[in-house]
Amino acid sequence: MAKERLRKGTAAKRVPLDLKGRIWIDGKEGTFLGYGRVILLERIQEYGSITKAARSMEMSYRHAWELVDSMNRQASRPLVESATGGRGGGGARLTEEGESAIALFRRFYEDFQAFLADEGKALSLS
Amino acid sequence: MAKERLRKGTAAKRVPLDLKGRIWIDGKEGTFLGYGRVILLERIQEYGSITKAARSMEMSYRHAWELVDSMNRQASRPLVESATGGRGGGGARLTEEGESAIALFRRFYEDFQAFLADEGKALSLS
DNA sequence: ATTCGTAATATACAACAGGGAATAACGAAA
DNA sequence: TTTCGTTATTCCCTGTTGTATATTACGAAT
Repeated sequence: MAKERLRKGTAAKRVPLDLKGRIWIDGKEGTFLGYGRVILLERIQEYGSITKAARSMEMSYRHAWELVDSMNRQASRPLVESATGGRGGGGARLTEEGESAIALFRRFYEDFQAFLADEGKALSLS
Repeated sequence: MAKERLRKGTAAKRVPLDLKGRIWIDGKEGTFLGYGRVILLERIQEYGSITKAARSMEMSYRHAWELVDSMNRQASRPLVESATGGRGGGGARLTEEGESAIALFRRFYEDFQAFLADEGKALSLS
């Protein structure tokens, strides 16, 4: 192990900055797609049920339903199709539009994470 | 005026996405620097007073003071120095640390705006 | 017809953020 | 020592957001 090379004089303490951010996609009525909404879509895809998706995120069913309704209203075609009644009481499933929405936002989100990482290297405070 | 050239068949309507986002820099107690905080710093620099800075942003003095206090507590050295009493009743001025903070966040913010613009070109929804 | 679990919807409640207003503290200048 | 406008601080009110809870609607399977 090589000895650590130390600077003399005033040590300009390199403060690592904790860069944060949130991104979303707006629609006619405000937020259309955001991180939480996309997670919700993915859970609906996984469980086939808004109720189970909400529970898995520790989110109230009411809130989850409102988010789904908001996305459906703002999309050109619904992202989630739901059915009431039937053997299992009904359920919900993702449409192709819904799957596209997930992919779209995921890419946006990954690009943003990369952006934050890059900025963290470029910026600093003495 | 040339006749508009129309596509036949199913017109894949190109939907321009409205990409939005917020960025900030975290500190020990949560948000350290954000857009509103930086505007506030700039106004303090301009007016030499927290009261006038707050009014110019239509922000309550209480809120402005809390933001300044939060930034000062989290910075290694205060971003704003204030004085009570005196001829004009006192006032507030930006330290060098405060000016650096503005410059730092401004750069971060500009980079982010560029990022959003770039993403807008890269992403789309059919 | 009964059962079952989910969708859909309404009402009441809790938590939190921020605004408005009021007041005390302050200190240089007159 | 009086004046003045700002900083510093407290208390109350309100709007928003989400939770908790309860009820109704639904329809395939039994």
